Amino acid sequence: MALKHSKQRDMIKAFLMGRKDHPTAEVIYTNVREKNPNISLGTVYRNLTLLADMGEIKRLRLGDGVDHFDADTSPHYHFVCTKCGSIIDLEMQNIDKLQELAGADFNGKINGYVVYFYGTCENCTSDSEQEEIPCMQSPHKIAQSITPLQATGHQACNAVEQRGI
Amino acid sequence: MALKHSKQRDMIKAFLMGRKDHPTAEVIYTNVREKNPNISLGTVYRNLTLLADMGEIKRLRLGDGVDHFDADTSPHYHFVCTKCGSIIDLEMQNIDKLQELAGADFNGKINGYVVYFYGTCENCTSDSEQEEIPCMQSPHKIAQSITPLQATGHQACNAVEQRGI
DNA sequence: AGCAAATCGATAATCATTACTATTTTAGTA
DNA sequence: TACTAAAATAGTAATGATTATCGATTTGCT
Repeated sequence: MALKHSKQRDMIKAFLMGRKDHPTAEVIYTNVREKNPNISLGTVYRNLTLLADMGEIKRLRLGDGVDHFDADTSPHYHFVCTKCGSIIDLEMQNIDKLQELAGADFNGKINGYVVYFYGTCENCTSDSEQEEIPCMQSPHKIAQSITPLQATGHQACNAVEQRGI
Repeated sequence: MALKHSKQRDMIKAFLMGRKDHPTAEVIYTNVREKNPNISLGTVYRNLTLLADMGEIKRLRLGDGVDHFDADTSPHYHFVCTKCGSIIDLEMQNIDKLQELAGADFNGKINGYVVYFYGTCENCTSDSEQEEIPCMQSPHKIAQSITPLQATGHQACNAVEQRGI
């Protein structure tokens, strides 16, 4: 009786599945808009939250003040370039044992964890001329103003990317 | 010629050093205000950013939409209770080798990483009556509305907590 | 087709954080 | 000790991502 189909939700999911970068709500909005000019930004936010809550996508909260989304829900880790702001999937082994380490001396119950790596991507590392974006001068100094893709977006609530459950 | 002394900054730093929890700007504001009723919220934000940029404190961006601050700049890890929202220091060994793992198959340069653990703290684990806060139902679903201490605060830019540099 | 629930589009409201500006402090220096 | 330029402050307005609201549509059933 709950959750009916929605063409808008399908379009959002489809768009996200076609991308390997990790677009923001705003970017998703401007792109989906090209196929459906009537779609509302609020609809994009609502459905992204819905999809994240259902576990169909992941919400990435990298600390740049804008939520990013990932249709790849398989276990993997993310790297954020502090120069160009791009978010890249890392090819690395699973590190879920972190959770055991953390729980060893802890009296509560640890259900999961979040990890992000920061640095300079291949392009920005080789290109010495590339200036560091002011608000990113030290890793994780990711500015709100950064627009890795095309536009900007911002922040929500649920189902943030989270490993090890 | 830059950076002059400021009584306000001293008070903020002093307050933060006296706390083991990880207060938000708003909480710091309301507390420091008791000793200096004239201090401005903007001053608190400005100085927190200054202190973080100087490396005297750490900014914690846990994904709850509000920045938290920590006067303990020594390497350590954090746990977030998804029921009560409290942030607790974890007693666990250093895991900086994560960075090597992540960098092994990566062509850029990794300078640091961020890790947070989620779950239920000792109190909330034993207290089965305790209901999950709606927006925290899955780990890292930390709501903006949560006020671990007294008041609320929000978000900034630089010198976020970041390990492994 | 007919109806109730779910969703939408449009827009207003939130709210943490930042920006702006006139005034006050700070820290040298004469 | 007074003088001054730079830095910091208080107060307040602006920003911007996200959420809430609400009348109009769409969806899924019968």
